Amino acid sequence: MPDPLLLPLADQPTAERADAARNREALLCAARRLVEEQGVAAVTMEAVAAAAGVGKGTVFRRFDSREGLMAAVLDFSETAWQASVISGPPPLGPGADPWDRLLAFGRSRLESTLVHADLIRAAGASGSRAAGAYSFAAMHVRHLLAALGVDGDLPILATALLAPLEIPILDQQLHSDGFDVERLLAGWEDLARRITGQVRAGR
Amino acid sequence: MPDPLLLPLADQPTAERADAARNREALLCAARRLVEEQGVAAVTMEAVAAAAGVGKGTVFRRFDSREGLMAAVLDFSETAWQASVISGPPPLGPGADPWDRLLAFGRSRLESTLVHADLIRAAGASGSRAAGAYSFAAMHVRHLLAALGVDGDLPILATALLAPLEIPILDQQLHSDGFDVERLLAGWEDLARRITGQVRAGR
DNA sequence: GAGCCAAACGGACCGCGGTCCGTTTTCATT
DNA sequence: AATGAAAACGGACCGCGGTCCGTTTGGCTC
Repeated sequence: MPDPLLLPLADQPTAERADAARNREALLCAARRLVEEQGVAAVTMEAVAAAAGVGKGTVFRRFDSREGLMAAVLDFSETAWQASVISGPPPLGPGADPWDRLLAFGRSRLESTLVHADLIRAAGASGSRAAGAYSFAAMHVRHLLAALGVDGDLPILATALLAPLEIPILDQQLHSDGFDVERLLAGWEDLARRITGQVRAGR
Repeated sequence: MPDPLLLPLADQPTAERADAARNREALLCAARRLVEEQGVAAVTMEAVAAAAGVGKGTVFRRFDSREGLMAAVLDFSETAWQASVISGPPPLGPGADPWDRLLAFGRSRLESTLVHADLIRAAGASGSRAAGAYSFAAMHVRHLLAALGVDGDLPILATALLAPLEIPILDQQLHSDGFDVERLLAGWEDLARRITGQVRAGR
């Protein structure tokens, strides 16, 4: 028996072998470096493998696909953002009233999405709605809607608020329609107002 | 001079050469056949070229990319749908009151999107928001909103209604969240009601 | 009809994502 | 320390999207 004291602790079905964990770290690290030094386009599976000093097959074993790797890189930045929603300063974090938190959420999410735009695009289907990222946002919005006393199908209404903040829609509006970020934001707040039934705030 | 009588007619800057037009037709036709006989995945640029009896380069010359080709194939079906919105029978077509037309639009658009789901995915960025498809839908919704007397930033509100009907969002909701189509539809109608300020209809 | 040029053609070629399989490493057991 | 099997590794290999460039063709002019 390896370590009786650790057995009862939740180490899940099967832990990761030492070399595997080491390589995962090295790869993730190499990928992040490549992204920030040469841009997403330069992040080739072979390049990452080489930079991490492992074989190409290993990259795929660890991350399944290029999209998977990108999602993993993205997840890194995403986690920090989630933390600021959960426990950062108000109005984004807890403390402010739900309506203000909702507005702050919209603005923050829009900005964050735009900052990581090409990473999200490269992460494809795993980009937004990856288990982590999307469902966290959906849950948060659902909670805020509940706190605002909104009634209806909250998961669906949450989606209605999140959908216009997704990359494909933003790309369309910013690049084809020629709307600017300010306008999108104002539009989103109006949408939030209509969905929540919030009366137009002061002034 | 080729044909003085035709000259004044708008033949645009430069017309397409005869062989080019012939090949475009053959390619589009071959692509459509491949799609319906073997599914989108089997539609390889080389396969299409071979099926149409032309070289691979020609496919790219005509459609730029695989996504472009897919968008062209999609456009074919899409046009029929647009026609039924413009001049089909009510409530989707003209004749019904705007609110009923909006509801019919939502349902119809959702169905149509799901039917062509994998084609749309394969068409990538050109899938939905291709010049034709997306902006037509946006325009139509804008008109209906205007007819309903909705005030606000109509182009933005129209997007808010269309975004939840886009493939990435639908995929998420249907496949990850496990919502069914009925629920999505009901949710969309509720959203439309909130956005337009429509009071809950009869009964 | 002959001649000319822009446009179109075709297929060899390239790079990258993804797979496969023979070899190496880890680690629990004794 | 020795052992054995599961897991991980690595890189040759494959298929497809996309490009390039030498060749062919269409259609206008004279």
